[in-house]
Amino acid sequence: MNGSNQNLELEILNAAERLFLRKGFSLTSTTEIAKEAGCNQALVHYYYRTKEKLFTRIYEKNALLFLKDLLDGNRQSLTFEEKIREIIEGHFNMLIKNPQLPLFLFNELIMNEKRLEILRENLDENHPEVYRKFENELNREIEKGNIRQTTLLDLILTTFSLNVMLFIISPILKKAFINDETRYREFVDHRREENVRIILLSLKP
Amino acid sequence: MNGSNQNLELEILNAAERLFLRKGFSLTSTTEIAKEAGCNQALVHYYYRTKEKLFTRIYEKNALLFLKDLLDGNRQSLTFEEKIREIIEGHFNMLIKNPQLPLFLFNELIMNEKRLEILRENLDENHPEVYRKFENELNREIEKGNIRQTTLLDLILTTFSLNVMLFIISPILKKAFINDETRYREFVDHRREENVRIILLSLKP
DNA sequence: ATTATCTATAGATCTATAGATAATGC
DNA sequence: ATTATCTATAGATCTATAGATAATGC
Repeated sequence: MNGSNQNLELEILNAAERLFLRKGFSLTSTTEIAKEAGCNQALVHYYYRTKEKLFTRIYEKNALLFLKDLLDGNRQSLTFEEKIREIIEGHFNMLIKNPQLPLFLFNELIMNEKRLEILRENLDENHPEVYRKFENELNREIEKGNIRQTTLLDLILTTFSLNVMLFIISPILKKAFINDETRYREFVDHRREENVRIILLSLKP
Repeated sequence: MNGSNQNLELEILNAAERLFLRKGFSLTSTTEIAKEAGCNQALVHYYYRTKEKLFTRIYEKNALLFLKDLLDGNRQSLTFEEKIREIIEGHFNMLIKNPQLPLFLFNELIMNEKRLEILRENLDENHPEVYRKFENELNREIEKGNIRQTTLLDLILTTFSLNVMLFIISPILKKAFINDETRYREFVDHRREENVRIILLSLKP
C-alpha cells in the first residue's frame, strides 16, 4: 500500500514478500496479498499466474540472499583468523537485517520438498570456487599447525548454528527473558562477539 | 491406521500428531487426519471439538517433551564438567529421537503468537528450581576459577544452537552433502562429540 | 439411555479464470 | 491495439455441526 501504486506489479511482489515471510505460504492468500498491495485479487494472478509461481520467485530471491557471500573471500590481506572473524560477523550482520529469513527458508523447505532444489541450485551456482578456495586455505592452516584438524563442513555448520539459532529463538528470548528492546540489542551484540570467540577457540590446535 | 482401532479417540490423536509434526497446522486438514486415523471426518470434531483444540493439545505435549529435563540435574556425583557433558549429550539424544520437534515448535510459534504462552508456561512450571540450582553451581565454578565468567543464558543458548541446528538443517545436509544414510549417522555422532568439545572449550578460563 | 460412529450439508474460505471496461501507446 | 485493471463466478477445498443409526452398558 506504499509506493503510490505507479507500479502495481512490483507492489504486489513486495506485499507478497512481506506476507510470505511473516506467515508462510499456506497461511497467506492471494486475496490478502491483493489487499496489502491495494488492488483486487485477480491482478495478483494476472501478473504472476499462480500463487506457487509468485512464492517460488520470492523464495529464490531470499535463498540467494541467505547463501550469497557466506564465505565471500575477497577480503584481501587479512590473516586467516581475521578472515574467519569477518565471515562470522558478516553472516551475523546479514541475519540482523533479515531475522525472519532462516525460519522462513527452513520451514517452507520442510513443507515442500521441491524447494530444496532451489536452495541446492543456489548453492551450486554461487559458490564452488569460493568454497574450494576457502577450503584450501583452511587445509593449509591445518598443515601449518595453526588450527586443529577439522573440515570446512564442520566449521560452516558451527558458524551457522551459533549465528542462526539466536534469531530463530529471538521471539522466545524477547518475550520470556529479555523484554527490554535496548537490552535485547545489547545481548545480540554480545552474542556476535561470543560466537566469534567460541569458534576461534574451537579452532585452536 | 495402526493399533487396530479399538480406541479411535487415541488413534485420531496419534494421526494428528504425525501429520501436524510433518506438515504443520495449516497444511493439515481434519479430513486428512480422519483418513490417516481410519475414520470419518466428523469424528475428529466429535472427540476434539475444533482443529485448534486438537492442535494445541499436541503442541503442549511436544513443548513439554522439548523443554523437560533440559537441565535435569539429578545426575548425582559427577564433576561439573561431566555434568555439562551429560546435559549436552542428553539434549542431543532427545533430538535424535525427535528431529522434527524444534522446527515444528518454532515455526508454529511464529505463525500464531498464542503458542508462545504454551512454551512459556512449560518453562515456568517445570524448571525454576532446577534452573536456580544449576545456576548456583555454575556461579560457584566461576568463583573457584574453574570456568570463565559467563551466564546460564549464554551457556544454554550455545548448547541449544549447536545441538538444534544440526537437526533443522539435516534435510539439506542429507540431500546436498551427505547422501549416504550410514555416513549421515556417523556425522551425527561426530557432531555430538564436537558440540561437547566446543562448549567445554568455550568455558575454559 | 448413553456413547460412538456415520452421512450429509451449510457456510466460509480460497485459487484461478472469463469477460467487461478503462488506460496507454501508437 | 495492447495492456492494465475490475467484477463476477466456477469449482475445489475445508471446518463445524445437525441428525440418523449402530454399539455398549446397565
